[in-house]
This record gives sequence, C-alpha cells and structure tokens, in this order.
Amino acid sequence: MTNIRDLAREAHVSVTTVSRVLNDHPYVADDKRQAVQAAIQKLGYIRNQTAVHLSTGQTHTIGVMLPFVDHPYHAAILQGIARCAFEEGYRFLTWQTNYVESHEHTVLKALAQREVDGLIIVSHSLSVDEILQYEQYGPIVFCEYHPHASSVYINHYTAFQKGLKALQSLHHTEIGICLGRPDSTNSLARKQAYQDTVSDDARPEWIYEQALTIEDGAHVARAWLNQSQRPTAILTASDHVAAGIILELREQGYRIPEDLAVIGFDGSDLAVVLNLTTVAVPYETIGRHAFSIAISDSWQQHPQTEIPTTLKNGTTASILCVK
Amino acid sequence: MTNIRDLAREAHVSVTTVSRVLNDHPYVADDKRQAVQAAIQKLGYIRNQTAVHLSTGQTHTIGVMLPFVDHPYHAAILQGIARCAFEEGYRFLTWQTNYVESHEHTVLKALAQREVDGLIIVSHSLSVDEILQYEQYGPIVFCEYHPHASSVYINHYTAFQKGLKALQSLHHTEIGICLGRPDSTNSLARKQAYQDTVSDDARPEWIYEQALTIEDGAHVARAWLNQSQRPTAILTASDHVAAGIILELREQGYRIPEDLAVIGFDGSDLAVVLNLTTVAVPYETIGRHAFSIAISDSWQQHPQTEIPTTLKNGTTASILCVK
DNA sequence: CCTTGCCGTGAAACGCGTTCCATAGATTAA
DNA sequence: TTAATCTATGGAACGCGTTTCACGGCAAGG
Repeated sequence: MTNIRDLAREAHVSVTTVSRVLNDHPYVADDKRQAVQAAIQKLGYIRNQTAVHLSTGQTHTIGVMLPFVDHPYHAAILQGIARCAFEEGYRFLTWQTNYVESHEHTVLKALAQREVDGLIIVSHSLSVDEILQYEQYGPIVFCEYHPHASSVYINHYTAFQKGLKALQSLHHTEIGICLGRPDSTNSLARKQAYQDTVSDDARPEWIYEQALTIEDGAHVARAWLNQSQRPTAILTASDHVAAGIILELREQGYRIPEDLAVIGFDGSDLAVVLNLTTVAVPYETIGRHAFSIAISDSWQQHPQTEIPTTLKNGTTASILCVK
Repeated sequence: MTNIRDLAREAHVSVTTVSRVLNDHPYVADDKRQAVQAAIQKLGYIRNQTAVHLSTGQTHTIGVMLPFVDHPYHAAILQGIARCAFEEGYRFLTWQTNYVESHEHTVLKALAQREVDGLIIVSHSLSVDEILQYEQYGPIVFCEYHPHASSVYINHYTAFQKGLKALQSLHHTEIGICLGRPDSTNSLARKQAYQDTVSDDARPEWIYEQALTIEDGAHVARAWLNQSQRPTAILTASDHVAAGIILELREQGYRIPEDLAVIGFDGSDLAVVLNLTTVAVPYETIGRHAFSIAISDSWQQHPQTEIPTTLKNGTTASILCVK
C-alpha cells in the first residue's frame, strides 16, 4: 500500500506538499501539484481514511441508536438521516438495541471511544440523565422530546389529542387507547392527553398497553371483545396495531367503523392500503433535522425542534370524512 | 484525553504492557495488570478506537450498499445484518444510493480507502464486473445471484415459477407479470421464468414494468383496465405493487380474485393485512448470511448460498387456498 | 530603502494503539 | 548439567495523514 511518503519521494517534494495537494490547499506551485498528481496516478495511491480520522480526530460518522431497523417508523427516520448524511459527506452507523440497556451502553461507549462524532437516539430505554453523561464526548440528539437535551420530536400530547378530538367530534364518548411500552416518554404524554381530553370518560381498562405489532393489535381486539363495557372507538399508537385490531374484528364479523371506530398512528403504507384514518408523522423530516443538528454546533444549546403532525382521513373512524 | 503513554507513566510500566492489559494478553504479571487498571480508573482512560483501526488495519465495520433504506424488503435485510453484526462485535455503515452510479462509486471507494473491511451489496446498478474490480480491497458480498461473486440470494427464477404454477393450477392461462427495474438481474430471471413457464401464453403487453410502489401498482391496474385483452391473473414482484393493483381495482368495483387474481412477492406486513397470496422471502436470513460471509475468509471462494422461498396462501389468488 | 505580509516549502511533531524484536530470568526437557 | 522453552517486560518502529513552526523569497505599502 503506497502512502504519502512514497508519493513525496516519487514526486521529489515533502509530505507536507503532498498533503496540501490532497486537500486542495492553495499554497502549492503548479509544477509540484502536477508532479504529485502524476505520482498518485503512477503508484495508484488511495488515501487511508482511517489515518485521516485519527489525525483529524473526526470520523465524519454519526451513530444512530434505535431498537429495530425493520419497523417502518424507524426505517423512515433512517431514510431522512441517510439522505442528509449523504448530502453532507457523512456516514452513519446504525445500532439496533432491542431496548436492551447493555446494548445501549455499547452505543454510548462508541461515542466516548470516538468511533462516531455524534449520536442520534431514535428511541431508548436507559434514562436520559444516564445518556446525557456521555454528552461530554460529543453531540447527542434525541428524536423524542427531552427538555434538557437536543431534541427533534413530535408533540405526542397534541398529536394524540388530535385523534381523540376527531373521535369526539364524531360523537364518541367511550374512547379507548392503545399504547406501546407503557413507561416510555411518548406513552406518558399520550396517556396524559387521554386523561385530559376525555377527562371524565377516561377508563383504565380502556388503556391497552404493550401494543406494538399487528399481532398485538389482534390481542387488543380480543380483549375488547371480552369486555362487558366496550369503548366505541380506539385510538392506537401505531398503524400496525390499528391494522391488527381491524383485521381481527373483521374476521369475527364486526364492522369498522360501525362497531368500533379505529384511528392509527404513523401514516405508513399500512394506512394507505387499509384506508386507515391515521395521525401522519413526517418521520423522514425528523431524521433530517436530527442529523443536521448533530453535525452543527447548535446542539450545545440543546435546541428543541417540534415537527407537526396531521390527521389523515380514511374510512376507519367514520364513513364520512373527519373534518 | 489521556492515552496509553499517560497510563504507562502513571502505572510505571511500558506502553507495551498497557496495551497487553487492554487486550487481555496473558504475559502480564498480576501486580502490573492491577497497576494499569488502577491507572485506567484514576485517569478515566477511554480507548481511541480510531487509533486501533489505524494500527490494526481493520475497522471492524462492514458497509452496506442499498438503494433505499425505507423499503420493507431492504429494512428486513438490514435487520439480519444488524443482528449478526452486533453478535460479532462489528459495526455496519449504510449507504443509500438511489441506484445512482456515482453514489455507488462512493461506496466502493470507501472500501478501497479502508473505511470498511467489507461490503454487502443489496442491490446495485453498476455492472458486476465494475464492482468486482474493488474486490482486491476486501470482500464484496451480493444479495443477488452472481456466478463469479460471493452471493446470497433467492432464486428468482424458481420463486417466480412457484407463483406462476400456482396460478396455472388454478386454471389461469392468461397470466401477466409485474417487474421492477426491467434490466436488473432479478427482473431478467423473472422474465425468463415467465417465458419458460407460460411459454405459448406469454405476451409482451402483459409484462408491466417499472412497478415498484403502491402507486405503480395503481398504474398497472389502470393499464390493465385499458387493455382490450386482459390477463386473468397477475404475479407481481412486490407486495406493494400487488396492494396497489388490488386497491385500485376494488375502488373501481372489481373483485379480487374473481375479476383478477393477484399474487404478491416479499411476504411483508402488507401481505398480512391484505391477506395477500404472496411469495414469502426470508430477507433477514439473507442479511445474516451475507454478513457472516463478509467477515469470514470464505468469500474468497465466491460461495453461492441459495435461500429458499415459500408460497404463502392468502385470498387474492383464489378464495380457496392454493395447494 | 525598510517593513509588512503573503506565497511556497519542508522538517518534525502529533494523534495513539499495536507489534516486532531484544533481553533476562525461570522452567522444563534431555 | 546443558540446551531449549516459556514467561515477563520494555524500547522502538510502525500504520499514515495532518498540522505547527520556521524559513527564504518576493511584492506591496510607507
């Protein structure tokens, strides 16, 4: 493997000059520049990026921590990160943690070990304080709302409220909700929105937890079927869950939305094919913003960027469109 | 930032000994080992991975080239790679190329520049020969069949044939197919399977190309509607396209499968919610295999690993299940 | 004519962990 | 008892690009 010292010898210049040519530094005479370029051609030189990384102390790489890469919601954020990273000449490393804390620590350590210049945390189970201890090693940007950290987020409180109010405007008073991991930041905000919005009508047995997948949705549907007092509408925290509920109930001969109105969350392809009413979230935008904060200096101010959501009409909340 | 020389000074040993402690080398006396560990604690030393990479000439990182990260099919492969990478203590970098050749070159250059130890190519538009020129810099594993390269693949010919034969066994003789990028390796194999399997009934106007997304599926449906001679069944190359066709036709008042039988491809969530008959592909398995080949020495023999597919019954090819 | 200041160039240090090689005492095999 | 190993340890080179600093030359400002 030829290196810049070989080039310097070949071109009869110093390594400094070679480095200048490589980095387009202006203070190089034309003849020397050409001599170096000729040497590069002749010896087939290829720059060793690892050496650059060590020398500059930067890897031009951002790490992404997320529980699963194959959930459409995460994939869409990755998409945004990927786009932005490419444009900026950055790379990104993805770590799938499955919400295992030791795995999350591995990721944080990678920042400390300077494997990456910064970290984007899509979702996590470690406490924010614990994570923020690593901020001394580089920027950490959350894709969730955290008041004392850089965060790009959607307001799950108002987003959920949007869904609930839509159901109320369709004269539903008996409304249930589905949540994912019950103690996650997002779930807490959603639960709060539920309690505040339906207030007197809020019922603990109408809060279905641990609902993340299509199968979980089917479980929810069966739980609903077994209840003596059933809500007439359910707002879910993901299109997958909404899909599971709808499929299971249709299977059992129930009609959507006549027997149960359902609203999804995400605005995924599933919502398109099932014509779900859903709270659409621009995940790609979240990824883009998170990335650009991670590579700028602005992260030090812990900027808060709220990304708006929109209610997208389908036919699962009401045959008539929700206005 | 403290480094191993600081540690050596603090612990009154040589840097070599420090390095040995860090790497669990046996030839270190217990007292020295403890002295070093104490120094690590005291000075808060954190290993600089970049220096390790430069020194060892390995990055413990594999690059993944794919056109889009948010397609479920690619996300599932990534999932497999992510799992395997984590288990092996490797990292992976994802590059989204959008099938742009210059972007693909960027990825290949990264291998040459030793940013990654190897490359997994999920899908590409550059020629295989061009890509293989970079094999001198490290392993390159394809997730498609290429006889002269390491590849982990599903046999698109037999997989497609499976779908076609299922339709034939349902007494369809007028069968159309949807393809993605018409000249991709996969499409060529599929086209061949089509021509061989339906032979006399193959019709160029029943080969719908450039069909990749749900919307593309809707286009196909409209094209089908406008044809005077229509196939009675369509085998698609992705569940998205199948979904698009079905939704558009249902919208127009047609019935699936009575008016048109449809079979998808991938075995994605869409297939689940629409109860699609589909050719299920274990993408995660592909990712796992590709990764383990990339980090072993076996790639040099250009191993060929075929991953089997299965036909999954739904209700879009026949009300009765396909046997 | 002298002082700034910019241009062009190179030696050497730097970032930092790994590893080859030499050294020396302690064992074990012969 | 001697030769051959094994254990333990350190110096120094290595991987390789970047950057600081110093220096000579030359043009513009005063």
